[in-house]
Amino acid sequence: MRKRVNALAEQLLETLEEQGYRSTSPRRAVAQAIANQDKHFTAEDIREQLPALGRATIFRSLKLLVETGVLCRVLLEDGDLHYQLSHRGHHHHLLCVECGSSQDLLGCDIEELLQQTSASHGFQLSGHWLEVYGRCRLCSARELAAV
Amino acid sequence: MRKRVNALAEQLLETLEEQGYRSTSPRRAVAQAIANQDKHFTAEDIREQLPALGRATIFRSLKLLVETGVLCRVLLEDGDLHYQLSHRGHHHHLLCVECGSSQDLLGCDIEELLQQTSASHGFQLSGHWLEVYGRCRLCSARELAAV
DNA sequence: TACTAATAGATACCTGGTCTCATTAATGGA
DNA sequence: TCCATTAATGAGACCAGGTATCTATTAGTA
Repeated sequence: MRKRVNALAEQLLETLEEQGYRSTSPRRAVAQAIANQDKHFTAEDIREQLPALGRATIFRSLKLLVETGVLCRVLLEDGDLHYQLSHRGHHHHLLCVECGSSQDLLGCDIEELLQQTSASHGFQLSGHWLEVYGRCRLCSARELAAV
Repeated sequence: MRKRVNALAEQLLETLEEQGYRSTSPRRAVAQAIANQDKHFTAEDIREQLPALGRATIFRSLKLLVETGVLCRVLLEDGDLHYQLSHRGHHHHLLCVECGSSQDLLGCDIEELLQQTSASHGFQLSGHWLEVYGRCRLCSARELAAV
């Protein structure tokens, strides 16, 4: 498991290097901390793990990782924005309102539907943002068991 | 036109009263200011129009109006949240990235599609948030004309 | 190895929003 | 119509998340 995590951190840094950014020890620390997260997180979560790092550095690193597509932002139901590892490309999230876990929503082709509906409003579609909330498999099961 | 605007403001206050909230002069002012907006707005926009009101009062009024369903929040493409008049019930927005106008997205039934896709992920759907970005009819036309 | 641009850290600042608390004002009952 | 009650206001402190600025370091290269 340890190795897996490090491999992921490694990968994040490589992406930065590919884009011409330097591999520094604060960035390595942030990459590692991100790899340790098991669900969406805030800058504060990272900061708690890395109290020695400057606050601005953490925000700068996160911003960079969002820009390079390694991280994405997820919108919680209450309007809070959190960070999360991105599996590249456009995708949506299924966010569990119970445990906070999230999975990528695959095989959902709303693009075409939106395209049609937008067009009928005289609207030229350029993008969209979709988040889906509910209960993950585990939490649904747990709820049933509790009854 | 003047009358229209006041009628709208009137309506906002009535909704508050129906829910047992008092009709106060700061609330009347906020309702009027909201009625004057022609697109989504921030608390700061309202504050500029009503410099005499306390900041907290404005935030409290907006919050109340969101809770009573008169206002809703829209998510801009960059993650900013703005306020906007809500036409009650669940709906989505078509946001023009050019002029900032927004229309309600009618006749888009993604519910069923989401339901199916979620279920196939073992996910028990409870809600979603969708914003659609693009160019409104006017801005599309303007762009064509400019070429 | 020495240079130089990129990066880091400290810290001030900004924005959007909430909390507290003393003061004021809208209601409804006598 | 006046008064008591209770909700609402305003001022200002505070908080969270994020950016800007400036000086000190450090990674990568000549």
